[in-house]
Amino acid sequence: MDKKINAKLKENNYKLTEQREAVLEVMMDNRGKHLSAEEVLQEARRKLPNIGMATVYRTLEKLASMNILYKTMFEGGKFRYELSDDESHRHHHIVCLKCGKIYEVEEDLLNGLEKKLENRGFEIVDHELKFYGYCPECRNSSTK
Amino acid sequence: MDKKINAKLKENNYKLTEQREAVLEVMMDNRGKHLSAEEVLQEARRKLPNIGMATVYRTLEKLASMNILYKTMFEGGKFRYELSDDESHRHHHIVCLKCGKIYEVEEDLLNGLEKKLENRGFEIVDHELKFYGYCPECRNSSTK
DNA sequence: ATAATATTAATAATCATTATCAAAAAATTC
DNA sequence: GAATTTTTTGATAATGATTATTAATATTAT
Ligand SMILES: [Mn+2]
Ligand SMILES: [Mn+2]
Ligand SMILES: [Zn+2]
Ligand SMILES: [Zn+2]
Repeated sequence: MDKKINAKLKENNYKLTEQREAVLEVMMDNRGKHLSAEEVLQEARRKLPNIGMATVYRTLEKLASMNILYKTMFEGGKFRYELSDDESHRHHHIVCLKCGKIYEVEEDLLNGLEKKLENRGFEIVDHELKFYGYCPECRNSSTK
Repeated sequence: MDKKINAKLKENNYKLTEQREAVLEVMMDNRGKHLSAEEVLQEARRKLPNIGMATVYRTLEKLASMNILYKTMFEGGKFRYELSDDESHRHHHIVCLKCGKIYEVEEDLLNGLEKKLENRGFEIVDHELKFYGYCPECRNSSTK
């Protein structure tokens, strides 16, 4: 169990039941991947065969609200979750229009734009950016 | 009926039935707003009381695929549609976390970031950016 | 006009997510 | 530590936006 995560759980006095621990472990075992609730359920059942889907949804929701997870809507109208290692700033995504793979973009060029918006009187607390295109592998292959 | 739109419809030899015309008119009457399919249906029924919801969905989908409309997923897992006046580049949104209003951001600072990604071997064809925060009116009011 | 094609409206199906609720587990009180 | 309150869970039902199906209607080609 990661130190930071543990601290956050305590800070929100979040009781670590075996179900919640299973979900957290699944997310930690899949660092860098973007899992749907269904996928999390399947993996969690390998550790805890009787865990229910409502519990998985509840737990993911709670962990996301503590910023331990990122919750992002991708194509297909389905949320996906990932461990948020760097809590300070949300990262971005490139979605390949051919293979569907999701790549990370760590660069952040949005600070300038956020400042402009604050000059207009807004207070920006979060943002979400997605690029759509072709990944290096798919770019050259015959059929787009 | 707008000139550009008419041209696009012809170019895709899209037959303008009265249902499709009703949907288009609703979108043109609501320039600048972001309507859900349900809202479009309601407005369209004021012009054409028997239009069906499946037809509205089909028409919105078709118009979006011709880039006459933008289709964007907002909070609540619901798509919203708006007339796309400037076809060249997608604009962005600020969603107020209190009142839910959607504001437009015309600035585009993403070209630099897209170039970086192209240096990595990606081919970027689209992007989508949303900011979340508080609008000027809500920023100062008592309860956030 | 006849036949082929396209479009429509009503309705059923889908599917991710949320709500409900009674049982089980954990924490508190006495 | 037993009784009681609170929290959490799992099964299942409900929701709600979107999509698929289908038979009727309108349009176009022959
Ligand atoms: Mn990611
Ligand atoms: Mn807009
Ligand atoms: Zn790819
Ligand atoms: Zn506001």
